[in-house]
Amino acid sequence: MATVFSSPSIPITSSSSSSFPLHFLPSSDPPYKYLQNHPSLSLLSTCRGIQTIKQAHAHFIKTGLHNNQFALSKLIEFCAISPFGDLSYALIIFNSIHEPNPIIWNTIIRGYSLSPTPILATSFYIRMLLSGVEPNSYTFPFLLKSCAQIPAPDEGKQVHVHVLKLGLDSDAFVHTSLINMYVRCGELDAARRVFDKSPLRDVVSFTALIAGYASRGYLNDARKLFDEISVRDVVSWNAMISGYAQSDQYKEALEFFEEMLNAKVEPNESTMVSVLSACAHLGSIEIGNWVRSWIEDNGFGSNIRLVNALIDMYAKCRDLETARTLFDAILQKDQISWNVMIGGCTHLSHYKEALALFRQMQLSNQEPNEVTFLNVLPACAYLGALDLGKWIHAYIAKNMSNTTNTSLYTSLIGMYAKCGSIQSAQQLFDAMEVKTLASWNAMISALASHGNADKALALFSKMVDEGFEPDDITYVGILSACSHAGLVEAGHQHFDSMIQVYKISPKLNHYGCMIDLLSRAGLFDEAKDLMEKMEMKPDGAIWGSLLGACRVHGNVELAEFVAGQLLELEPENPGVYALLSNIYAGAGRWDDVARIRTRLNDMGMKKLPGCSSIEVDGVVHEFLVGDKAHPQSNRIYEMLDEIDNQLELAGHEPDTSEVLYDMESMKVGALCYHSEKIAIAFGLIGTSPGTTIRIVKNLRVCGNCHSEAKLISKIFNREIIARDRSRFHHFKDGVCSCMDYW
DNA sequence: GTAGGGTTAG
Repeated sequence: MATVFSSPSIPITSSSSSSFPLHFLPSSDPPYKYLQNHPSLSLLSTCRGIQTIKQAHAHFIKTGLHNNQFALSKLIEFCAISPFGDLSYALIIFNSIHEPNPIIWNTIIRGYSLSPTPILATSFYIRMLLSGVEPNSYTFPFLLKSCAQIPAPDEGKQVHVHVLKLGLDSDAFVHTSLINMYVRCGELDAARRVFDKSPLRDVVSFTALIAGYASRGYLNDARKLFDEISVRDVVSWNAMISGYAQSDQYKEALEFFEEMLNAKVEPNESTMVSVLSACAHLGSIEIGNWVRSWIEDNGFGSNIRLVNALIDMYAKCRDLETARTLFDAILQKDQISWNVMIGGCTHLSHYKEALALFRQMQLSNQEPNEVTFLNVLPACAYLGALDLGKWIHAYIAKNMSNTTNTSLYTSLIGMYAKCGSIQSAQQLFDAMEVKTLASWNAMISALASHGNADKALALFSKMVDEGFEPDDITYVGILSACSHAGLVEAGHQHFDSMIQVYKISPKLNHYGCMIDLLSRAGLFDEAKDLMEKMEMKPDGAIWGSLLGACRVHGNVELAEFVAGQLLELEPENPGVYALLSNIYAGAGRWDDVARIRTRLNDMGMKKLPGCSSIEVDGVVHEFLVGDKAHPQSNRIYEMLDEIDNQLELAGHEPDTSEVLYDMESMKVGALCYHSEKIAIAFGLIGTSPGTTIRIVKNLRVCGNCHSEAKLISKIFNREIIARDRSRFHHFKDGVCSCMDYW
């Protein structure tokens, strides 16, 4: 890289020794003192943008102030520094000044240091040198801040040389700015050398170095320095607290906060932001509530940063209601506010609310960023909102094409896969130049859930060949791929190499996959052996998959035992009764079916109603079992009649054995349709012929709907992609991709 | 001559 500062060399003058000592000058107020209260100058502080600034500038010209450098420097200062300013306008005024004084030069550099392009501060600094203006002790803090912001260590080092040449390293402000510059450039040793070499050791320079160590995870070094300073102020404490919080040492952060209060140091806004972050991660709602009172008592109730941190804390502590109340009360919501609230909804599985908030965010003209999408994409994935997901993908491609955020692409892969578009997921994965373990994991799980076990296993080999070491998440994908495809041998093999080769101790969900695999293959004895070998107790999911396998294999005896175990864990789970009654029905044991139905009714339990959703033209439509609430309900039911006629013509005989499973449908009678069938009917009328129909269901698809969907795909010439509770089914030309093994 | 350094969530 060409050195920016190779020329010109700094003209070093020694005029200071010959200048007249200041205190011998006659003490008369300089003319600027009278200007400070000039009406044109007070007008400046009311400016709120370029329009009002131009009006103020016109006022300057009218009153003749434009010939006064002090007045112009104040105008430039406002344009360059104020959030309501306009740096390009500051430059126009600057260029109109004949010989700007050093203060004005410094102000422009400061403006650049605050701008989105701090690198331009360095070019402007060179222009300053070329004009023969000597930089002073005010120039370097601004310039070094720009180098810190970029960060630009090479430029920073050259600036350091200039500082030494001018002998300005003895200035406390320049000194601290140098430390901070090296810290931000990641050169902690250089920062330390600057610190050690100088006798200047005030609390600010100490704290700059403490913050440097703390923010980069060197808490022990930070702690040592912290113990060394005799005077610690609130910023020194804050540096330690935020350092602990950023290193995921939340307990230590809160302990430090308590120590700070004991030391009678009054916390401030920054303290509380870090403290709330620690509370959020620890779920410490009590301390969080205390901080909330502190915020309100100290008049920070409308401080956006603090309110954002509070919302995040309440959402992470699972109190979405309080979070939402605080959010709704904000008048000027910023991007982080929106992101925190959407993230909170996603985190607590309130996916519809997350998408609704995202739409509101767009309506209020707030730009989304990467974090927004990382929070919205899981909601799209869960709800099957493919159109919105595609829109986000296009937005990223158009506006964030140079992002290095691999988790954004990994999130897109997950979204496409969960919305049923496995091809798009695969394309995106193949196009990723830098892949992380997470992206491999996402793609392997995607293939697994779509039943493409061979591809998932092949991808796993490729991943290992490319030098990635699989983790426990990789193996959840691999084992579930085997389980969905019934690959018992491969499942055993991978389970063993996970433990022996990669030294990953199996977790509950790994055992879950294996037990599911074995029991669905009818190997109940092997499944039992594995359950006895486990270090932990089986959870509801494991008993549940066993019960499901009992249904497939008609194993009534085992089912009764398993259901008993499951009800001990989840006595309120009506799904257990439904599945058991289904198993009895399959075995023709109608007395037992009736007994369970009565028991269910006596207990007043209702099975979780089946619910399917389908996205048409960017809108997600939801249907419950037997739903007639949709505005187009009449047309949907006409289509359902048409479907039934066609199915009958094709010789289909409804399989009623599972109808009893659905207590809801018994009440309404024969004309009660399962939610997936209603959604398919709506898809047939709502989308143009030949379009793929994508359905998301909250429960497993029932046997009758499964065989009907196969026929519908053939009769209506539609590919139907359905995601149920555990996997994908691709219905095409009368066949399902699961090959009826699910 | 007016200005300047260290801490802040998702």
